[in-house]
Amino acid sequence: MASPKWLNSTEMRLWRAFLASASGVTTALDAQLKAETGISFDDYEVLVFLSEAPDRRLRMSELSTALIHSKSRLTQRVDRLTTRGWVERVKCVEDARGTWAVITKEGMAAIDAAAPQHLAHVRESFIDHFTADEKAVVMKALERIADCARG
Amino acid sequence: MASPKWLNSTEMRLWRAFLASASGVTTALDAQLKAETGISFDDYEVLVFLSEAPDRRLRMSELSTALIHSKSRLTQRVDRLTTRGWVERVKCVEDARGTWAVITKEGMAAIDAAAPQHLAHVRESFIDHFTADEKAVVMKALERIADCARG
DNA sequence: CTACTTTAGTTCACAGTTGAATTACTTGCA
DNA sequence: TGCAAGTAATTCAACTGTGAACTAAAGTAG
Repeated sequence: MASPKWLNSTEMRLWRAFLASASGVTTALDAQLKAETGISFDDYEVLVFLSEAPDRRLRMSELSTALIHSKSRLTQRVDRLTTRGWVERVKCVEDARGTWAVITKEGMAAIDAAAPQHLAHVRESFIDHFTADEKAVVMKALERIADCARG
Repeated sequence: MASPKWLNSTEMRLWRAFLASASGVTTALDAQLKAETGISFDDYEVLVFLSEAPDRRLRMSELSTALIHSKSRLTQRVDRLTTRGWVERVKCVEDARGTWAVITKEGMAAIDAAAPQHLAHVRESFIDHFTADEKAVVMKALERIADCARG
């Protein structure tokens, strides 16, 4: 499977477009989310993962893996979400080393309120630029890459 | 052009895969680049843009726009690259407010040395996961998105 | 049971980012 | 010419992220 050493023109444009689109879209969405709802994009992602988890809770380590954040970064982010009353820490009974991060009612209310505006911006800056065919193709390719980056 | 308010299943998977792949790939590449060459991914990107620019120089504001970095972030990043001897600041003659960031010989040598290993990892974690057809499709779609995020 | 190794999570010092305020120069317009 | 408005870049304080060291609890093996 010896690939050539350098990238050809299409490959280079693909790589650059990936970096530029990721950086541009997340920067824009973070600014919009902060301006309209006071929630940062990183906070929003934590709340989304917790809100969709069974029992609305995840272990700190599961959450840091899911978000691709370092452990200390997650500790501090959950600290901040806790002081805002959106997340609670609950000691883990099965494993006394562990901690559950649990989203509160207030946290659920915060993402429920933010979601419509946020998703509209996700459409506008990302989803609506794809044709139907492209959506399926790009989804499959990027899922392959994301899976590989984890596993 | 009224798009539906919520994302359907494909759209949600597309969006999540985009975020996860971007985060996973850049985190992995940053770690590899630091470990093997001592250059951070952000520094690498600055050097690449400068090395490809006419006369190996860009105005600070051009560079911050290209990298989608805030002005103050770029000021400080160029400070650090200057103390390492990889970039120089040159006063702009045409516009006395302006400053050129110029990559030095040592800076060119640093990216030339880092590029082969880095590009091998870009292949491994990103490029090699696409079929030839997918490369073209994904490139076009992401370029559209990146262009729109800028313009 | 005891000692060794691994895992979960936090802490802390240092490095990097943000965004508003600031300085200095240019542009446009009367 | 002269002055208001705009632009280029930096500065600074507050905030956030990094990674190594640390605490505490499980697992594992003799």
